[in-house]
Amino acid sequence: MTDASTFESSKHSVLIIDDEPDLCELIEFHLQKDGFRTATLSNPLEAIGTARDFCPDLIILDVMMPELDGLRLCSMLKVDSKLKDVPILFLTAKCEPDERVKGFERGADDYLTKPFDNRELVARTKAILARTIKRKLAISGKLEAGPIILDPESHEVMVSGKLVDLTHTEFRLLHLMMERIGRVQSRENLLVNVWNYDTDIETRTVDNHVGRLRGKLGEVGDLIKTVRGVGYKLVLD
Amino acid sequence: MTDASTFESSKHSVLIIDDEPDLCELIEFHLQKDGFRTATLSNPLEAIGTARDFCPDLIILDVMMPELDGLRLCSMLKVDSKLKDVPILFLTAKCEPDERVKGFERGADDYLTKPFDNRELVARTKAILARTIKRKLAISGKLEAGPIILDPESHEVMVSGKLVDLTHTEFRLLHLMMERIGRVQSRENLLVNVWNYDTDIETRTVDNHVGRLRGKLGEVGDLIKTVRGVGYKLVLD
DNA sequence: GATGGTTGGCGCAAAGTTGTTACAAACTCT
DNA sequence: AGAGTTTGTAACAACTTTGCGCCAACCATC
Repeated sequence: MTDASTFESSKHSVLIIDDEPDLCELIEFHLQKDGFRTATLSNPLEAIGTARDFCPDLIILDVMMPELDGLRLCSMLKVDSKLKDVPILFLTAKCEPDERVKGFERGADDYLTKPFDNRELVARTKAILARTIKRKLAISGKLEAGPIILDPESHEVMVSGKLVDLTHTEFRLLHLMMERIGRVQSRENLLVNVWNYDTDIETRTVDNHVGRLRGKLGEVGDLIKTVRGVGYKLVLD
Repeated sequence: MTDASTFESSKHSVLIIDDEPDLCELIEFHLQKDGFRTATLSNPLEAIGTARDFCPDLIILDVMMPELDGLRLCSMLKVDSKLKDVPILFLTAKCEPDERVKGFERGADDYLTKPFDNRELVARTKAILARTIKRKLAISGKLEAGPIILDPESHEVMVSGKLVDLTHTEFRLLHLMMERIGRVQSRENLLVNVWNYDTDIETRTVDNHVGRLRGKLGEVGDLIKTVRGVGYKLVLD
């Protein structure tokens, strides 16, 4: 269990396109070690087809390739209806400033200069994915709190990529705490907002539901902290 | 799994154009084994005419042919009013980089490098067809949700390729859920949108219709999930 | 106005959820 | 350390929600 909460569970997929199979394998090795699902491709001409079939979350693309260079391929990817939103990480040979600028202009998300450090490769991969995931979440109205993702529309909660089955009350409780993340919520407050204003319910009932919620969230349940004498709060990490 | 469903039912037809009859037959054999309808053609000069008569869902085209090369033929197909939307899968001899790029530029949908693996041939054929079918569905206003295809115009619903007979209310119910796929719909919401705003109908009636709809959809009915205390939603998988 | 399919409502059984209680454990303060 | 308070949790009974079969009303078609 590393740092980036969002990645732990749901394996993200990366497509690596480089005309040198050896380099592909090397990159693949390091990404797989970090839990990514990968596919490699040494023939850039098959890129569009393979990418559409594999549906990657990220494409790592070598700029310098025979037959079809990375820039051109990038342009092709960016006009493909299914692939245009897939972020692209460019690999550029040494210092080719022009190439990089062109890459950004054509919609690349980041670049890495060969030869590169493996740690940096993984770090950048994660960074790009974190950005795009956050953007996607924000757009779709989902709420995120560390490894917890809550979707009000589909009424689903994912914890570390796994679907967790919550009852309506538990869902609303978590929803409220995620909206007010980090801030303590008194039992009365929770009763008013999660249950409806007609609060003739025992305040101890809240404890019970918090307990059940913690149970269903498993390890992650520890993110719901008890503030003795006051109430509960959801915290990150 | 996912894409396969689209194929089960109606047999798709493939036209194979290669100047070598042996290769034609080989390809034909493998595609037929997988349930495709096929036709072969060794004389590229007859291509347009044959293609118009056969009305294939896909054309497999050899790039290198005497008399009339594949690229030129591709261009001719792409300007033919009846054939311009038929996807094309190119067969290229090993190292012919330029040819392939030109092929993409002229509207080819994918490539396969000779010699190729039979499994890959079939896989790509299916992938291309899945793509074009989805595109066609989108254009024609049909809705798709996993194995369910709903056509608002003809008022028909296909499940895994089989026609399912739904009543008007059931149809509208499914229609709405497919439009709002993945999102929970409350009973009230359903009543307002499926029935007309005159909501003096018991909300329990919704349950009844959902039940009947589930029944008629058979196994696929499980895609309609109950979100206890909230409503119903249609999910994929 | 008969007919056959469709629709909305009712009622019951099954399944799932919830509030309460009771008691143990943890914490606070003297 | 011990009394007093607060919290965690298991158990359970009451309650709510849902699935399903049934029936009467409806409606278009013949």
